Amino acid sequence: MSSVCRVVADVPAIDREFDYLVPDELAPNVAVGTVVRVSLHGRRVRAWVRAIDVETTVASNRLRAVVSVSSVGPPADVVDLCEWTARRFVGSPIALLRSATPANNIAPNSVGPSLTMRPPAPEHDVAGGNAGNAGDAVDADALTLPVDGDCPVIWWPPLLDRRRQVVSMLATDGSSIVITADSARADALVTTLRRLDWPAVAWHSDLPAAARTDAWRRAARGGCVIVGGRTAVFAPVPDLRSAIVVDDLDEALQEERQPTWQAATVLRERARRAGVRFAVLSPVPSVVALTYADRVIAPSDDVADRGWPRVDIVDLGDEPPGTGLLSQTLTDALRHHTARDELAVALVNRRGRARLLYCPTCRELSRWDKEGSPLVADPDPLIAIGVRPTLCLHCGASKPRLLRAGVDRLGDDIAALLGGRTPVAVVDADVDAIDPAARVLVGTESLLHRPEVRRRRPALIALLDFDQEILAPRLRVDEQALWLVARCARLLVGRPRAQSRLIIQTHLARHPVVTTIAERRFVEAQSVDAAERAARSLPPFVAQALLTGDLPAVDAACAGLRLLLGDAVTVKGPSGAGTKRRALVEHPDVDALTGVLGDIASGARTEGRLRIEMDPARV
DNA sequence: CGGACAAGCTGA
DNA sequence: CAGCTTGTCCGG
Repeated sequence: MSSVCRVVADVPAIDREFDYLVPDELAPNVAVGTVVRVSLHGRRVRAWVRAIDVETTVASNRLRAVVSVSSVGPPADVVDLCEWTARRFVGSPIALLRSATPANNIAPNSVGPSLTMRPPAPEHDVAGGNAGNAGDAVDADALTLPVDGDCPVIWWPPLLDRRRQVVSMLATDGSSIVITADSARADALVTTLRRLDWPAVAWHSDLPAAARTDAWRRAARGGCVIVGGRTAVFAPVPDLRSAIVVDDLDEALQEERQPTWQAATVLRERARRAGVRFAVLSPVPSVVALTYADRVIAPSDDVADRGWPRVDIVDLGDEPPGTGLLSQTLTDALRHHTARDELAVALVNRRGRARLLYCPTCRELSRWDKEGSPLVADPDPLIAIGVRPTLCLHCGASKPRLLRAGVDRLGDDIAALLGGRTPVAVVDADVDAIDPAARVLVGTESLLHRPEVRRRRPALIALLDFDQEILAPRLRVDEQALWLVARCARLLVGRPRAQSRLIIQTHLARHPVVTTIAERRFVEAQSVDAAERAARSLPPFVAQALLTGDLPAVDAACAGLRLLLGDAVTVKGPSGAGTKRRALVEHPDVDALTGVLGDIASGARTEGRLRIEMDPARV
């Protein structure tokens, strides 16, 4: 008498579960999460066991048997977490189950015995490597904050070594999961931990399949520290005791494909289910983290000061007319550092649709009113900030122009400024290898991700048009601008603090984001931002979903939401040209919103494509 | 997704 | 009406 199991087929278009008989000879190897082969509608497909010993309602003459067991798979709690993630971010669980499954099949009973954590002796210390900035020795005790609480947020300045901070949060009686989007830093952390005798396991998707499978097998035995990117949240550790997110503002922690799940949100849920600590470590505490944190842990002002490079705020409004983006401070700094043969990086931002306007006559940014938001040329239709002005409020001149120096032009100007002998390289996505002779690199913030830039340790980083960062019509501009500054600052690690410099150029020197950076009041500023968002019922105090796709599908979804959720749902839009549409929907209760969106996504069989992005990062 | 089957089109 | 294409349905 064989039992019946319920499976999820590895076919994204099929969002149903099916029941299969489990032959007695396979039964010992079939558990929740096991990868099996089944025949479905005349073909063999891979599937995950979702439940065992189920009471089926399928007639016995239609019931087929599991063909074979392919591999061990994610433990039951991780399968449940995948299902939760699929519901929370409105999508299929299949992509998530794939992430949770070993890359190559692992035969049942070949994982090996479970292991218990053997934490290293306490005398081991992180010392070695660059534990901070050379010449800025900080007392080791001051570099390790006592961490307590179930859900702490740790604000940690970018120049100070934070590896010991991570180490102090690792569990000594079971496994830990540490996620960070930056794979180079994850690798460095793995190296450090191994040197300290922690059983660290690197977990990221660009490793070869065999290495990923080995990591999976090791994780499944427990007693280890998983360090990796997004998918590490689904590591099969059976004994999770500690969960840590490093740099939760990094956009790479959110999947771009549907479901667009956020690793920090999922790891927090996993930690909650396991009843273990969930900690966030970042140079900019995110508003989201601050809203659920039970405490905020920050170093003393003295230690924090050592953790930031020299920051110069340049008010472009004080510069003589005609200066453009090449202020005197920037010019002097470029000359100073390139004369010493040091690397300088000049960043301009071309991302985002917003284009600031300025008046060519009086050189003022065009404003909606004397206090208010500057105008953008083509605002996002969902958040219409204004229309294109025809007159400058300052001098009455007409024809405002786009404030937008091209990167190529800027490169030429900087080269000319430096007398033509200093090599200047303009770097964009098309440049495969950065000229090693270049002393000044000009490009967008994608430069920050270049390994060559990190390796060459720039001495100067300049954000030439910071206005772009703080005025973009996006909900999370403030914290994204702070996060950009922190990422720039971190690139200056590893050289004497007195010899490294961050220059921020803006027309808006009194903008709150700029003063926050100048005064390093990140925690306070983010708390204020959180309070404002709460008062104005903005995310994360309201759940948001961005619906995009074909016109009928988006319109039908909006109509369905209004019908099922009534007045509690707000729909901004739909907008869009031609056959494409987009709409932003909000509801105070995330479960209600995801529930209805899930029904709409699975129910609507017709009328074109609909993409649902929960908690959209850029709106 | 992809196999099954039904309904529609074509040419002799 | 065989032989082919196109569309819709549904899977245990």
